[in-house]
Amino acid sequence: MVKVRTIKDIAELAGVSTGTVSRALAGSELISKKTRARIQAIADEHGFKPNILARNLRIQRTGAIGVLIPLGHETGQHISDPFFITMLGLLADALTEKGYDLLLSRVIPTDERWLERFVDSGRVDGLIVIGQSDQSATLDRVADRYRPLVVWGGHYDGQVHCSVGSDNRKGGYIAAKHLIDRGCSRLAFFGDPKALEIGQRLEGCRLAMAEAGLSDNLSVLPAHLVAEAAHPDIANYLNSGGERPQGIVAASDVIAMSALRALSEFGLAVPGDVHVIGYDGLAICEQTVPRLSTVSQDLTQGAHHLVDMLLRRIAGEDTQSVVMEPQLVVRMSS
Amino acid sequence: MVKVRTIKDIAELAGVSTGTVSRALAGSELISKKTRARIQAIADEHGFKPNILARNLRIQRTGAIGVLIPLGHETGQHISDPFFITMLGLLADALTEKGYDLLLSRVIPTDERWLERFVDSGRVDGLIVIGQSDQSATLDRVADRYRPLVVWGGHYDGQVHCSVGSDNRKGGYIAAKHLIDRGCSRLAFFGDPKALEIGQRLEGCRLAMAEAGLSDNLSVLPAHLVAEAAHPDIANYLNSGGERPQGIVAASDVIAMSALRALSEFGLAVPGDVHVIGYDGLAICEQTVPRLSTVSQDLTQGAHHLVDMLLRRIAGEDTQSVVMEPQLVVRMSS
DNA sequence: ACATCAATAACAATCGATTGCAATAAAAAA
DNA sequence: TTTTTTATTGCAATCGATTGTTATTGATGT
Repeated sequence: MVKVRTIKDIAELAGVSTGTVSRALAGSELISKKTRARIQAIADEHGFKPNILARNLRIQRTGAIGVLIPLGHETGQHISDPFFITMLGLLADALTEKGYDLLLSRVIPTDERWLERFVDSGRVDGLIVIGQSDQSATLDRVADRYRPLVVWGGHYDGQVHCSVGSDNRKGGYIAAKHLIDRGCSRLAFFGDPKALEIGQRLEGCRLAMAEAGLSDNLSVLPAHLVAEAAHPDIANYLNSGGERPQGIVAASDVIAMSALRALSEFGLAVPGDVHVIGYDGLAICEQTVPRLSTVSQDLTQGAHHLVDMLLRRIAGEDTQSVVMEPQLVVRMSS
Repeated sequence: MVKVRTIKDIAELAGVSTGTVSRALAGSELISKKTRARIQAIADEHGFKPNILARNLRIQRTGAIGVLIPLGHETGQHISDPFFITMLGLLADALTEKGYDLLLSRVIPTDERWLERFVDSGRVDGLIVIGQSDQSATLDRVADRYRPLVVWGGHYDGQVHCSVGSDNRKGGYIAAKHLIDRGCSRLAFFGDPKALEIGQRLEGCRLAMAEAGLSDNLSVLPAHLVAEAAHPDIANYLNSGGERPQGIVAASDVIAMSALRALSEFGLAVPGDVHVIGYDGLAICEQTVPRLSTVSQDLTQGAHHLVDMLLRRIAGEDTQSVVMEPQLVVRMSS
């Protein structure tokens, strides 16, 4: 059996022109049903796959969506962070469903033009950026001229780029309120507010504390996002001898896990001595000891929103940012 | 400023032919240093990026490596599994370093031809498959005709495909031996031996038990790989009323985490009542309470091996499978 | 001043598929 | 039977870059 690689091969076998083959395989009405069936049969028989590169060159699309993870405010942060990974998996599923490939790229914004470089490379039809990190300005600048770009993260007034995320202020508020309701009057917030989303969560906390007349009782520890790095931060904090908080609002589930461990090593019971609540609602919360309370974001829905809006932007539509409702999930740690 | 998209635009600006531009930007010696510099300057000035699609079509390469995750023996398994994610991140780094993109695809082998379909799609220059699952036969069949394919996973006699992984038998042996040394005489193995690697780990356990004259004291619970699914398996097992094991060898760190939690809920102390050891050496082991002992595989090195060997296979070289040494990491759970 | 040779750059084919337009054949209308 | 219409298919340009071959230029030698 001759190996059939191109439509030209098929054309010869069928005794027609390449154009006809192309149309036939595309199911064009211009080609008679009979010829179409015959060509299709030949293609099937030889397991023919059209060359995607050539197709894309002609069509002027790549069929791939880039997923970028900017590691701005935290260069040590690893792509293996459970949150990224969860989101990545969901995006992979959603994109595959829509017939797009997922091009993964980890980016450390060393200079101002990291996003431009990717946008202009022409390797993808659109871009999903996971997390604004501290790069909101860059995102806004690029979004101004490059349409097919959506971002997972927070939303702020005057934001140019299109984002999908949960209401971080409300989430932070809910978390703090919950701990206050549990009787905590001194809280600590673990997380670095330089990142947009985390800053917003902190604002929410502050608001809840203020409402309870406890404004002065909130301390902030700008812990690292990565578990390995967060742990010593937290251990130091506990050792520092300040007044011990009765509740800890962690900016992410991963940080909360580190806190759980540090507290355990410190001989403090959760939730007996200290209440702990995380943020994100990752699957891993179910596996901690004790099981972690958290403010949950619906990442599945978020991923679908991201993909849906990106495709609409690719199609030329305009889209508004989406802010989803965060949800309190109470488990054993609070 | 006219927008410059193609080498043709640049050619006009420089007053030369497209061929000259192409060679100049490639740094060819065929073009005089002066012209080269002039063209390069123009390209820089306009931030010109050559069209990768066209380039690849001509060069006959795609510049992308596919990473496949077959979810064979466990359809519910999610791509967000910490092990996959860790490996994925490491691969992304290693591939980026070598100038390749990473095309992610999650695959549920519904039929026999899942791998063929991807191979023949021509979207990638090579393929890395993470985990053999129960698809060794498929992998062998395809590896026979498709060279640029490497697999993370176990190695067995007569294996056709090229794999990178740790010595699972030895790893299982080490784990069981460690618990036996700790004084356990009844062990349980948590994990489904249908997956190649897990089966090998179980074999290692059996060997260690046999050497200690405890062959009859090993029970096997084919727990799910996913944490959410594994937990009820384990809880049921503990409730079943059989003789309680003194030590648990988990086939993965994730399963071990579920075990820790189930044991805690059951009121059993670790390592006081039951010793637990995991497998993989993920970062998350450090964050559990108590910190998890494990058999560690050097995933960073593994990822580099995978990429290195794949590139060599793409270049036409032949490569042998790599079996790395697993390492016992003793923490607080054993 | 003329032939020789090297250096440089232009020309044109090529990668594989898509698609507007022209051409042919068959069917319908006159 | 001749003309018009319609249904199919072929032809060739195109996407943007790469590269083997050919042509031009200038320098060198005699």
